[in-house]
Amino acid sequence: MARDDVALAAVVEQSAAVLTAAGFPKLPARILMTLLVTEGEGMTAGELGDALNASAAAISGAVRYLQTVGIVRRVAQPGSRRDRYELPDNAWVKTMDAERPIYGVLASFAEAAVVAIDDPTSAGSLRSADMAAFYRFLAERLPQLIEEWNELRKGNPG
Amino acid sequence: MARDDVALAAVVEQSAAVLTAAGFPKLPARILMTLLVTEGEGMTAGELGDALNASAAAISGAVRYLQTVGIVRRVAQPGSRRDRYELPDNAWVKTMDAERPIYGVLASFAEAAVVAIDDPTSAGSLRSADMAAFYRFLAERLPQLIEEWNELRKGNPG
DNA sequence: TTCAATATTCATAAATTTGTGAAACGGGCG
DNA sequence: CGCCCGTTTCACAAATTTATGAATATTGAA
Repeated sequence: MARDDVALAAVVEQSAAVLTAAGFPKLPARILMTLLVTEGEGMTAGELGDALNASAAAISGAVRYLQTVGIVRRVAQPGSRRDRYELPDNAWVKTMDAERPIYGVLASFAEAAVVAIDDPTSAGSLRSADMAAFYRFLAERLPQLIEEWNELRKGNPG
Repeated sequence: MARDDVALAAVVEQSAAVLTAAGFPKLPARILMTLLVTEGEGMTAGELGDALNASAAAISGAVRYLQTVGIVRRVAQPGSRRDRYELPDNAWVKTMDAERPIYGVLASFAEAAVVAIDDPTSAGSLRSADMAAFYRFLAERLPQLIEEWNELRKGNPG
């Protein structure tokens, strides 16, 4: 019951720092974590600005980014234009590279390198083929892993 | 036999761009791809600088980074100071987040949030618990996936 | 329709990241 | 022992990213 807001602020900022180090933009990461630990279902842009000491413009840009990658959902509030931003159930899955086509793209580039080298026995060709195989493996397996997670969640709902 | 250097240069730059978009530093990504497609076993710092039009200083910093994350290996050349940089067999595995403790760290932060909220039925606590569960899942399963890949390689070497 | 409140856009400022050149360093060879 | 080549370090410059403030647009209510 004793909601420890100091500890929560630390979790928000430290987790956001980790996500940022992993290539995630900073303010979006902080928003993501803030929406995670909030009491209610979601927060308005103004509330996010207050909580994070960020300008309305910065919040606007960051939530636009989060929406395009599917990490937040904008929910209209009946009879008000203060829309609320909420995390969908699968927000964390969306933060994963697995959701993006990048592994397949890299595999294709590596295959293009094999073709360009045109000497299957050369060291460069062998390395490229190895890269292609690895990313093909990931492009196939990671979606399976996510599917496995979704099945698990279905079994143990929230 | 007709090694198509123009096509290879395109593969190098485009793949590096994809890696960069995924949060990988730019020059290290270009070096990684250049070492991938080179004819021989590796390249010297000078050769990399020529190939990529980068200063010796930039190459020095980038290979230092790549070495610390285990993506390149420095091989001394007997009787010369021109060390050679080579990709180890598992270079691609090393580029993966799975190699880093970040998922476990994020899971721990999420668990800290659950404790700080101290009300297991609240929306914030439930969301935090869900985040924790997801990252715990990844922290366990991704290393298994990498292990699976290593086994596959052992079966189909080269 | 007009007012009040909120959200978005755009140009710009601040901060961070990335790469350069010059100088210092260090190992190999005469 | 001392010179030479290549590498690394350091301070600085360029480029990119990120956030701001002011102006503009949009919506709900009177």
